[in-house]
Amino acid sequence: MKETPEAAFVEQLGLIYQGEGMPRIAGRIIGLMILDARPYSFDELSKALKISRGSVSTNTRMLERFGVLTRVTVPGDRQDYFKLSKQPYSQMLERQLEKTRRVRSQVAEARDRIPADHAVTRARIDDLIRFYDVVTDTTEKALSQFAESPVRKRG
Amino acid sequence: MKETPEAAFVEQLGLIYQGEGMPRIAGRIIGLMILDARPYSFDELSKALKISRGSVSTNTRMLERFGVLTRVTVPGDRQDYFKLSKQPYSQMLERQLEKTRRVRSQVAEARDRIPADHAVTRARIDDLIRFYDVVTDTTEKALSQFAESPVRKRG
DNA sequence: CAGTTCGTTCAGTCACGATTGAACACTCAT
DNA sequence: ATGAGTGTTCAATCGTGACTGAACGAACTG
Repeated sequence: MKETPEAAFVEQLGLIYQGEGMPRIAGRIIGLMILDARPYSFDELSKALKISRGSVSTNTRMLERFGVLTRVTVPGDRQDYFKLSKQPYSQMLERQLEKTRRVRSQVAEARDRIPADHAVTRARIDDLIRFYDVVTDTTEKALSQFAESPVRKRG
Repeated sequence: MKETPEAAFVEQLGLIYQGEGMPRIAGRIIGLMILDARPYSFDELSKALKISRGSVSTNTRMLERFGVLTRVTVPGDRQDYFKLSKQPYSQMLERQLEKTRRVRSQVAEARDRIPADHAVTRARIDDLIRFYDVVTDTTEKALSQFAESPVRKRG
């Protein structure tokens, strides 16, 4: 696999993930699975992407925790397999949403530590909080949109 | 400035920015200006945040390019001043939106490089593209929401 | 003109997270 | 029990981007 459009797609997804502050390898795993949505064995991931088994372990586990990957096992086969979970993109949005909520509440707590007589300052922090609220709300709307049309598996 | 809730807020915004993959210093500058929305001189930023002039230069210029900061000058004063621009949060959303659009079009191009007979593969990439579309649409909606109530300056 | 005061640039350093690879523990087959 | 096959962990390395500080040029002052 070299220089094919498929390989380029995998690399691109790696870069996209990296751009989002996540490990490049995680993106490449996803890329591979988008191209061909079948279960990949632990070993196959290591070989196909030319990455160490340690990296396969850490990244699959992380993606699993994110709800993007599902670990499947096959009776009679000792290897672990991984495949994209049902709504991988929704899952990512969900994680992002959680992060935003977390940050929002941290900011809100910081706001409350500002002396109450600094009304103007507090009000300005409120603007920031309101910003997070808008982001949260619209992200939720986006999510519900996915729930309606579940990436339409069948017409 | 040490250990005050205000200082903690500034540091927190630094961490938030860092968490978004941006320089921590940029976040601290923003934090400072949210606390007190007045123009800060180049030198004042350097001293208040204990950062080198080089860092002030790079980060203010970056934030300026992002539309988050506005550089203002005062007649008779050779220093540059910086303040938050009108809709700093909208500006950030706007930049994020541009980034999403960019990524989306890259993915779309990658998709078109996949041989046309791999219909199933293409269809799966389409799901990803559709995901970006939803994110883009909802971000736009969020932005228009800000346009309606401009951080409400007056009740 | 020389001397200041600015902001920018850039080579060098530093910090941090990603990645590797070896050691490890566990399971299964014989 | 031994050995092969598995996934995890972790110390060490690597890569990247943030940050510094010195050198610089431009704009002003006298």
